[in-house]
Amino acid sequence: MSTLAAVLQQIPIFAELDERVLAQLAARCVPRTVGAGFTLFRTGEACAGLYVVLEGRVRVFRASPDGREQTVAVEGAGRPVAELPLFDGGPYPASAVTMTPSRLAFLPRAEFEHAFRTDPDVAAAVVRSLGGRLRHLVQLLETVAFRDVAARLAMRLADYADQGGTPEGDGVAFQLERTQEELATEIGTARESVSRALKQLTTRGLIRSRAGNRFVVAATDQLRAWARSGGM
Amino acid sequence: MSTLAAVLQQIPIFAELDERVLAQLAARCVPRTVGAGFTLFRTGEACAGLYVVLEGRVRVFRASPDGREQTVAVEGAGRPVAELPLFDGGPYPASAVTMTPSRLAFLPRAEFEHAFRTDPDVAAAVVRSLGGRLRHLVQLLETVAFRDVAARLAMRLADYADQGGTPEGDGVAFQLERTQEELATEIGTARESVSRALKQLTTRGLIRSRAGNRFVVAATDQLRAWARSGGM
DNA sequence: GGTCCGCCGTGACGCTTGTCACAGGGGCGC
DNA sequence: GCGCCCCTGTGACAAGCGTCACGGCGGACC
Repeated sequence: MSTLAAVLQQIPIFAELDERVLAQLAARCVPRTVGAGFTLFRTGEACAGLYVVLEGRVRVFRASPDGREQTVAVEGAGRPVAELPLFDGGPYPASAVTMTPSRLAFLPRAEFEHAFRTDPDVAAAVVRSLGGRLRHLVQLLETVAFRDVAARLAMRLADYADQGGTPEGDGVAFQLERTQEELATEIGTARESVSRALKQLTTRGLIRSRAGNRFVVAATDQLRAWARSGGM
Repeated sequence: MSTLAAVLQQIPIFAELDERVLAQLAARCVPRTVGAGFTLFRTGEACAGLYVVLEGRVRVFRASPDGREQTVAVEGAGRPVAELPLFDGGPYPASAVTMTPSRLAFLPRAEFEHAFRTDPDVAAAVVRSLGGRLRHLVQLLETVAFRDVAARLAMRLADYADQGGTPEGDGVAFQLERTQEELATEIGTARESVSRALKQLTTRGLIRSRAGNRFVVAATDQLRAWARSGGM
């Protein structure tokens, strides 16, 4: 399991741990390989432990009774999922399903808690991670609360471009590995509205080209500026 | 300043500290007394330290360029404000102003950080506090994303009733110390919509009576059930 | 190659809600 | 008591967006 320990060390939360503790953690991890659409946990369930994504993508979301969904986060390789409820012992505040076939490491709660209590660096890293989520949520809340669909979409595209994009001309190119349906849940709207908003952004020149999954968009600060100013 | 130390000890984050450390912290605190409408900090400013509310109420919010506001939290006596940016060193993610004349304690960042690093109980308490905020935000996000105004209002009233209410008949009575304008920013809508939603809830019997600031509402689980089910 | 199914585009429609405009009313100071 | 200001209620209107419905397209699988 030395591979697993090495992988865990890549993860910010565990980066500072010394090898011995890391190996111990890795030994307690339960590796899981699951297909797409597998439910890790649901809103309200008691929290059993921490998942770490080794490979694939996991979507964390809230569902409304009438079937609509609001995605809270999408976590990829190296990211922890649902570290929050580990601390206060409360239930999961959201549900999580895999979007693609994925490999996950599951760390039982007791193990994680022990690491958190003994190592102040872990504690600091956890707080930083939570802080990042909080920031992100405040941001998301703002956009959902007062931007229209096109603006929210522009911001989202800017995020993708920053994360996984490569410069192309004065813009950025990237692969959007999502259906419009999934995109819609991320920005809190309906599939059809995403389709229309994409068209709108294209005619405004903020999306330069679109071929299948491959997008070329304007510079990300330009996208964000447009979104922030409420569409000129 | 022994009083201040005693007050600090009431606050969950500092509850576990021993007296010596507490006294030291208290000595570094800068007490401030300000009127209503005083701006503590604005979105994007660098974080100087931690505020603790001793008396009064502080509203934390995001503002959009066109003047609308979304309240993220309202903090009362004993609650810390903006503990988030202290850790990652980032800017404030939101703005904060006093809603009423208030007394505050300001704790410079270095002091707080020291307490956090030396005492694992403080770290745990901070994580719990952040966790609570995260939960709250996820909840808020959900309601803003898919409930209509009346449902959001019902949930909000249920919260108030749970916090500051006294049973009355099969319902709960409480004082709502807010204008409709303020209420509107908390649930992400406009003042007029709040007014109409209040009327709607009244005709549906979920608000039993309303005289000035005094509200009598139905049982809180009833309010929440109605809100969750999308208004029958 | 044909069929089926999931994804995408688009039109029509109606509801919610933000906005503007205005009127009533209560508290407070003078 | 008078005037002023802030808060509240309400009507009218338009825009945004969710929903329904349908058609096209492409890939997968037989």
